[in-house]
Amino acid sequence: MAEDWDLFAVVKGCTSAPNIATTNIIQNTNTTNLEDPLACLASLTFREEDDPFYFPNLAVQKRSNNDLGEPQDSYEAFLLDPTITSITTYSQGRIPSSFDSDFGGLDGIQPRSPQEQAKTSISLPFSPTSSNFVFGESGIQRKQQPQQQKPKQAGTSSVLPLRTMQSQASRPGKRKSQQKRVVCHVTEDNLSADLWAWRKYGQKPIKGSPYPRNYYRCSSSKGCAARKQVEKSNTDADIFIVTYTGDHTHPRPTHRNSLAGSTRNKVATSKDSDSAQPNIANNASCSSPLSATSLSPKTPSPAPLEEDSMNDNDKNFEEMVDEDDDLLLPNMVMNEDLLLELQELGNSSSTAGGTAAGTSSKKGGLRQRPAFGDNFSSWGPGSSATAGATAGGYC
DNA sequence: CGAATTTGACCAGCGC
DNA sequence: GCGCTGGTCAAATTCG
Repeated sequence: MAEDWDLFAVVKGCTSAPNIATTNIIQNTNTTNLEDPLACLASLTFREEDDPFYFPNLAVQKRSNNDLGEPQDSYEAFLLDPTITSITTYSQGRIPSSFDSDFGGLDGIQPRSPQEQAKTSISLPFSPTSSNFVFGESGIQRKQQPQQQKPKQAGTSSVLPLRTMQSQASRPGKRKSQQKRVVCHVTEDNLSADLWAWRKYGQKPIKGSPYPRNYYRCSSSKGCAARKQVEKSNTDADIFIVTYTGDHTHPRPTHRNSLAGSTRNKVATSKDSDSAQPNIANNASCSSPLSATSLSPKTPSPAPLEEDSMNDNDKNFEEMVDEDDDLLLPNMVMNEDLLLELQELGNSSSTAGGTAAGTSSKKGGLRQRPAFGDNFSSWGPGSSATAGATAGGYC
């Protein structure tokens, strides 16, 4: 069951520095290995807004009309993380549902259909902690699988209309298949590398996967339609499948915890202490390859730092995934050196640092982000979500 | 008391 | 058209 999975498992990854091992980004159609990271960078050209070293804002958010834009914001933080080893995009059409839970392993993703063959794949061939990103438009097509147990029958039965149609009608994204989705396979380390504030609104067992899927919506802004789904890969315990849908309707928080709440972050104080020990707070100390600071376990990661790194990374990634679903990847190799270079460059160049204190600040204290902590904990052995921790810190 | 999480229920989409 | 499944809602519960 999904019970053998607890917050600890999620957080622990953050406590250890991600391997800044060689990361290669290989465009499937054109693989180029550059020896010199700087040369690599030099060879890149960016539009102003895509320039990894350009920080327009920190206050501005909408970069384009690209629907993927926002989701990108959400997941881009994952990018360039050394632990992320694979990026896959689906230019159009559907993301094989196999992604959802039974894709046979990250590294084991194999084209099974024409759709998949259409994808652009960026393999980052290293990886104990591989991750996979899938950008796609349209919904995840449900894959027919042999019937198994049925968690619970829904809907079909005619029950009292407790639910008004309006509520359903107001659902964002009518057709799932038309929604843009960004699927990221990330490691534990990267799970919390997300600046947005997410609030969990549901959890469902997914057929074919021993792990439930958790549903989050952006809590930064009330009307924000951004959604996020997180589930654990059933083939690789270290991988989490994060799917972003919808667009944010507000500026991206520049501070990781700007929106974070203080709530359920019950840290290691509760009964879960055993599994919560490395509570989310540790995330804060998670060392991102680009931002290694000594943070108090309970201190949300400092924005400036993350910004330095985040922006560089983000922008880089943006470069990669811009152009709608088409991957725009610079032919480059991200290796340790490069990452370090980026880090340095970022640190020195971006003062753009922290601005925007996020969009909303909930009541008095900042709540710890609900983002992942709970969902993981909830998947864990009887753990109450409270463990909460949520991905407060930025890894 | 307010906000987040949990959880059962409802509904739409999709495949057969 | 039917049934299954995923996605979302919202009341109840939990927590700071």
